[in-house]
Amino acid sequence: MKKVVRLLQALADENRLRALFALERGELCACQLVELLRLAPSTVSQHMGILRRAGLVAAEKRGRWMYYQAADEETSPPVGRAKAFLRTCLQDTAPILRDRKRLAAILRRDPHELCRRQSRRTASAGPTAERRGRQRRSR
Amino acid sequence: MKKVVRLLQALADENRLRALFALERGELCACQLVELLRLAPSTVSQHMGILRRAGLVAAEKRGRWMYYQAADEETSPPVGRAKAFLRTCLQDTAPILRDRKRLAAILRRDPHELCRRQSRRTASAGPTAERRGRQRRSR
DNA sequence: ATAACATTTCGCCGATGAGCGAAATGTATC
DNA sequence: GATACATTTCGCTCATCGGCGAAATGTTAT
Repeated sequence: MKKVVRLLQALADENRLRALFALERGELCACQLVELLRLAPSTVSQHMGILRRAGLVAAEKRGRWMYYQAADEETSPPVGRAKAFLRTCLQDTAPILRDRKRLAAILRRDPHELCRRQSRRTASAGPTAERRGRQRRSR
Repeated sequence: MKKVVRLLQALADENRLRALFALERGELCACQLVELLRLAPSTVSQHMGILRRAGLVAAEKRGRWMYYQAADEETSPPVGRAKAFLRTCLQDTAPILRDRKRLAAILRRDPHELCRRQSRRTASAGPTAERRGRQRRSR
């Protein structure tokens, strides 16, 4: 019961659903997910931790890159069924299709370049430059 | 997408899942759900509103009693699939079985008596009697 | 009309969630 | 070993959630 509730809680967030669908196509490294979701690296890390603890995603560290992949659906029936549910409900909906296109473009880029841009994002921003407002949730 | 997220959010709460399973057996009035979940009437009303807005539950007012019933699963594929998912995952797990037993006992009682006890619960409690702590979430 | 009654709405509180930046961690590379 | 680098952990803020009691709503009974 607790486990299923945790699973449902993990799924009850749009950004996490987008991440899950992105991983359907194959494994992705953290910086690629950051680029896709347009969230801070720390935020993406949190989300992936939640998905991992729910058993929806597996992670593997290779060198200093962290690779995430969709969890094996055979090992946990609830996870498999949940994924099937999501596929039938969200496959080919607007936000997912949009992400799929953007992801294709991201995969064509060099991961190193992505990471560099992501660290610049906070480092610079100019001394006197005003911070652009934090991203707010929509719900 | 938004709709599916709202559906998943509605399902991501243990008390709401228990209410859904209770309704699998047939319609229930508000006071019976209050008795089953052991929550304040206002709280149960909130939960049922969330389930209703997610399309999981239908409500019908007859006289001054409000009857809740499981939504028709044919009308909304996502709802039907979600319910199927829940059944395969939670059917015959400990908390659901426990509720089923308790529900049988509740159904044997007079609804009027349930309502009376529920209003007493706040009305009395004694002038000098110390309030027993509010119910805390477990998560 | 009034009273009794079942339920919902409102206003509040403490806990949790999502977001960020800064600091910490771990891993190549020099 | 020191440095650069990718990611995670920590600490914070604001928004949302789950819980309650009190007041409001709508309905039958007197």
